[in-house]
Amino acid sequence: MRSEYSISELAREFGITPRAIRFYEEKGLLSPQRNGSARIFNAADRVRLVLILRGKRIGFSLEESRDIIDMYKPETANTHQLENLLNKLHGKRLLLERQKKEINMMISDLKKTENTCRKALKTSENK
Amino acid sequence: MRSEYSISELAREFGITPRAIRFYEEKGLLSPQRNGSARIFNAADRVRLVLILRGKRIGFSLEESRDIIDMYKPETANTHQLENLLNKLHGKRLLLERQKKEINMMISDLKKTENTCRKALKTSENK
DNA sequence: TTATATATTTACGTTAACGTAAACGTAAGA
DNA sequence: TCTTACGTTTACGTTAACGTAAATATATAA
Repeated sequence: MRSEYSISELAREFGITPRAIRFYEEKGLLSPQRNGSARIFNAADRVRLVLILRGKRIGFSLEESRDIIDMYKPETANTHQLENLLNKLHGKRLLLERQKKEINMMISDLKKTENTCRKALKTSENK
Repeated sequence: MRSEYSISELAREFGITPRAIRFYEEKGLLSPQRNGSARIFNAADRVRLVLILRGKRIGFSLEESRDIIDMYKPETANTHQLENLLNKLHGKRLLLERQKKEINMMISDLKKTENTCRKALKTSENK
């Protein structure tokens, strides 16, 4: 595992296009270093990209993903900022837990329908 | 609980606009009866709307939600169609379970950051 | 030296999921 | 009878998240 990547290396690894990565940078979700004009991504950039794509898969907008990603840098925050951050983190977590419940509901719905389906198959076999 | 609703009643109940509901119908996710030109939604329509909105909250497109909703009507399917449906149901469920794992990862990430945050708060209090 | 692969910026195009507005019909209450 | 509330259709506008294409630079292998 190296710690530096070109744009097309990352694109290949994650099955996206360089255009998409540039777009994420344009929106302020990434800010890789440069070698001349060429972008150089490090391990931290890669992690941010993972978080972006994970966010996408669970229905987050880029804005929301940026909010979350930005929370990961505790930085040099004062007490007030830390409390603020803590509240935001907690809020996002509650949101995710609600989302998880909805997914559980859909899963159990699907299971039910699967069973109905299996029963219908059995009766049609005995025909 | 009644079993018939006007478009604005449903819109109010779910915090969306009548326009959105008409849009879902336009895309074939709903097909309410009519009283003249006015739409009348029944209990089944309402359930479909719940599924649409639930789908949205977990990041499904309307297309995907329609796929899922359409699975709920076992209809008068033959054996082959039932097997096909069963596969689709199973596929969607696997997808949802993967999605659930991603959410769990994000939740645990958020918890970690929350803890880091709390520790930083404690040390800044002892200062 | 030429072709191939990679990178850049700029800019216009596209799709989904509605928002917004216009123009209209209908039914009920003051 | 007039206004208020609700419904309709038609149609253009908008935002997010890229796709696509053009024009250009750079390095490397044949």
